[in-house]
Amino acid sequence: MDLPPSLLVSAGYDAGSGSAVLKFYDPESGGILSWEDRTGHRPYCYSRLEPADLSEIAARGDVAGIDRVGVTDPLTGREITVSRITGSNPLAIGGRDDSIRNRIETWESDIKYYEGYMYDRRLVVGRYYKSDGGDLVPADPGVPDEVRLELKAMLLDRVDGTGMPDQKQYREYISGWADLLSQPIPRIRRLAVDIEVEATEGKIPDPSSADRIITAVGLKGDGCDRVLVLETGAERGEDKLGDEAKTAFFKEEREMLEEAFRTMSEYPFILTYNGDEFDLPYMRHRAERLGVREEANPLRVLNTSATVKGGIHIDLYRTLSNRSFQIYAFGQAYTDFALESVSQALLGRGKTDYGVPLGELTLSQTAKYCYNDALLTYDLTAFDSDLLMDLLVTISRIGRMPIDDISRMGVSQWIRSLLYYEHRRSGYLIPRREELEARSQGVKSDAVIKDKKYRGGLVVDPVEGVHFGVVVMDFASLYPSIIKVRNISYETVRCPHEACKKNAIPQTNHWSCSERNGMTSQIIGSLRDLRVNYYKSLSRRQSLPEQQRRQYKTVSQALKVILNASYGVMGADIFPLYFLPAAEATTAIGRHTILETIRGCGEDGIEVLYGDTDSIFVKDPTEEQMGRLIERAKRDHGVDLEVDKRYRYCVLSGRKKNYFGVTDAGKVDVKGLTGKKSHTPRTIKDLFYELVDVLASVENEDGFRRAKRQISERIAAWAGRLQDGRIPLGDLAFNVMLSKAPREYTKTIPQHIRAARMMKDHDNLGRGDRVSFVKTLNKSGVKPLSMASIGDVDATKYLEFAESVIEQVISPLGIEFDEAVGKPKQAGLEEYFYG
DNA sequence: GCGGACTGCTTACCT
DNA sequence: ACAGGTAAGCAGTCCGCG
Repeated sequence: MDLPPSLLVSAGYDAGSGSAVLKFYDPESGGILSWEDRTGHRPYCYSRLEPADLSEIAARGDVAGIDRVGVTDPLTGREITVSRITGSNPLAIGGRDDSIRNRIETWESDIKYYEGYMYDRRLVVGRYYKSDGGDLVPADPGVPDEVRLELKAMLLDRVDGTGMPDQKQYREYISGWADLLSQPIPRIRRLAVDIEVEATEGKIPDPSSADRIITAVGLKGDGCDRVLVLETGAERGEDKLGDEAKTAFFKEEREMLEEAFRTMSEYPFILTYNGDEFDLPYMRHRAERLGVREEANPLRVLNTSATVKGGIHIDLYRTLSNRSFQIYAFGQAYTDFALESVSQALLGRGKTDYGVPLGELTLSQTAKYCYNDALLTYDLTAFDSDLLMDLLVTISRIGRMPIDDISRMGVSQWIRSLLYYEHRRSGYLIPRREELEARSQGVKSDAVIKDKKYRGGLVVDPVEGVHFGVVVMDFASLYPSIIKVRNISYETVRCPHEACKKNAIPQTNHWSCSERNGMTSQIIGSLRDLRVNYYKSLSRRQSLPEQQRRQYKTVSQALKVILNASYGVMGADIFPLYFLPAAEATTAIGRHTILETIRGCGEDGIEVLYGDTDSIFVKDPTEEQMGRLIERAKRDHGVDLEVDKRYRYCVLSGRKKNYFGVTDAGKVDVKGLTGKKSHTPRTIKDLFYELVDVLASVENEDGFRRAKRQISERIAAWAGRLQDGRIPLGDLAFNVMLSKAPREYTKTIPQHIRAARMMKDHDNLGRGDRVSFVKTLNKSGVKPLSMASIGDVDATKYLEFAESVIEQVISPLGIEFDEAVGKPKQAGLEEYFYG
């Protein structure tokens, strides 16, 4: 079979043919091409038993053979001989009660077959391959020569393998990654799908029974703007749908679905918002119910996902609920994962609102609403020049994992895949959990917080008050730097070499190896170096074409996501290579590094106002002082200390993780203050930000005098509106997220749960939903927003809450809330500036 | 029987 | 289902108080 140069995007196992199947995306045709393995590769796992002790296993019908093979045991670094048990199908290894891994002690039996297949053949998702009838051959288009040479020179110049016993090996990692991550990313053709289902009183339609009519299917794709609508009888879109999409009316629901399936089959990538749980299973089961033939139904519903035959389904709800995307790729722009919140935050627009329940929409309103949802879904992957699609491709490349798996799984799975690939490539036997546990013996737990396993970052007590000319300095990727410089990995921390015990990790009883490069250390270290020294600056280099710069920026963002997660997984017990000493060593060195840096400040006469984990806030330092500090950090700890930002002034509230600062450019950073929190009622947030804006315009100390007056006036005006009942009820609601269903709260009943339980349909509420409630004068003190009226409001409670929110910003300035609402009390500003 | 001190639960944030 | 550190509000409990 011929394969034009195509991008490897996904993989699976075909039980019919009994082989791995790869999925390639052909950028030319914009289609998916399937490629079935013909090398005869089979699933396998390892055992430490001799073949003589495996006769029972060898006799199984689903075992194809047992060989003796040599591998390296990473825990000791020694070559060992083990038995490789080859199965005739993946279920022989694992997945059934009588699978081999449930019979004897095995190694590497938790790898999905198609993953192991790709690792063994060194096939990397996101690379290009082709075939002229024979086997697959790499077909990376590569980067232009002149760019490549320039990059290489820069690379070799700026990489430093401090801490790596084997420098040459480390450099190979760097150039390997640079080559992979600089390959062009093709534009990916795709279609977003959304359905509307006839309303059911107070509950969500059930996709497994699919007993309600599908009223509309919205389709937004490259070259497709359509909405398919079922004519329900009486009315037909009397008001026109508008120009943005073509409406097609259907008399038969079944024909409408078949038309939707035809369109979906033309696209390589299908996008949905919660399509795993709702849209695709609903469509599949509804079609079955209406008698659509199996061959005409391209949808497949699996345990935890749904797919489209011959294509790849990405459920953006799952992708965007991944905390790594939420926090590191999109900077916490959204705090809950409903399509409305996410699209408001990322696109600046949301769902269509007709102000009536969905069930009361006219036909054409339903159509518009439905198309708009599909459009939002599509645009979530299109905004910022396809940022999300490109991130998915890039993270697939790094994790060596199918794009659809990347879009559904958490970082621990990504990093697991990345490390497993590396083990196979290096001939390392992947250790079992018990082996790592045995090596962790002797860990002393000195966590600060009970229920935590070990101690984390250091937070410096802030100097309360207003500070002018504050410079915030931070260490670039502190934990990944430490992992690299101190050679931190499960096989290098507490290594078996007596001589290495001299490499003690401060504040712990651990040490790290100076004989071998740690695998995690090399991977994380090289990715860190590439981000900090390479992609970050390339993305800003004006001499490169726009398209190139943009990709480098995406790569930099993807690396940030991976790097931020890399340390955390070592301390997460769901991670298969979980190793507490490595996590503990990393934070211990982090605390040591920041403490030493603060000590350096003291010796050089620099005042440190605050610091958290990897940052220090310093008071008006000279360039020379900063230079010395930076040099010292590099020399003593091998880490890069940088100037992060400069605050014209900064207000430290006296509490850790609670401050605000105004940058030289006049931008305001608010950190941790209650006024910023998502559950705070709208009206109090508005007041808070109003006051922050007043403060942001302050240029000097005299400005504070004027600001103080304005602040007092605004607080008084707000309090007046509250007392007169002129604040709309909705703006008074607290919005608190549930971490579980209301009935599951048993230890205590918090206010939001008490309110939730008053609602008729609270059974529909669950994890991730928000409860809106108002503080009221009735006995329980709360009412759900939907059941409260303006007369119920407990104004005193709101005044108290507002006071505590506002006090966090104004009290460091010497302003009192009470004073503003009418109770006079004098406080001079001077003492805060010169106190 | 009541209020203050205290602990624990819960949520939302920071790095 | 990546980590630990911190703030805040409230729920619930204990203890003292002639």
